Amino acid sequence: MAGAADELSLVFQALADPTRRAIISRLRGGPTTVGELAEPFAMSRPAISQHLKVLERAGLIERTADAQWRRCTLRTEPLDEASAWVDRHRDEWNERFDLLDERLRELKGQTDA
Amino acid sequence: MAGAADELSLVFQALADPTRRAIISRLRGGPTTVGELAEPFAMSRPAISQHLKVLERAGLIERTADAQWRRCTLRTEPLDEASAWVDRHRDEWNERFDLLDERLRELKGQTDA
DNA sequence: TCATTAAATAAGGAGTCGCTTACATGGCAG
DNA sequence: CTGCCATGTAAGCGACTCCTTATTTAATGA
Repeated sequence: MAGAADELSLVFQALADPTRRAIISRLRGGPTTVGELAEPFAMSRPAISQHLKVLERAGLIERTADAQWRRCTLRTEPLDEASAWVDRHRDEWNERFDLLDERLRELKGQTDA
Repeated sequence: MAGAADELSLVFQALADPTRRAIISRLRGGPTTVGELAEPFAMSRPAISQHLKVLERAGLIERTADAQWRRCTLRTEPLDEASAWVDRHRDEWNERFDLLDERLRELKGQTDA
């Protein structure tokens, strides 16, 4: 995936990993430190840090400093966008009308040549 | 991500690319051949073929042979699963209640469950 | 039969992903 | 200050992604 990916791609990419989805599930219970977050996983702390970076890049979490701890908080706005996209395309009945609009919107984020 | 990724990861991964999302949008208008699909994109046919393979692996399209053409059809079931996951996690009401619960637990100095 | 067309596959290259271990940063308690 | 603690960053490795061009497969129709 190219470096300058659009926002929606970043969100879907962030969701495309079971560890990151588990982190999101966990964060629904409230803000959590990185250590607490890493505890249930059979993987090193740096690996979790890197997953958090992906989630942060997608706007799905916020990290705030609290002494030597980082408190991770879930942000749901990107999930709203993802949900909107999926729901729009899973609806079979309003197909033709927004199809053109849809395509134009999608193609705008693309490399053209 | 190892080769044996779970189904949901495959779907999100397939959606994490603007070209593939545009293909899905296009297929909402009805079954389409690979050539028609490739036409609006500034990229080679094999590249489109490979994108279609990713979509097929995620269960998002079906390809049926029709003479020397392949007719691609959208399947929405995987989108249902993706939508279900996202909606479950973006539900703000649940999140708020869980958050309140979490706060109370913290105030009591209770350590986990 | 043979050339044409539609599409898939092969091979390869630049870049990214997900993990590791090792080291750096920065708050804190003695 | 000094040594812990929670975390982030660096470097490196193997696998994967996304694209390319070249080749292959398969159906068509003269």
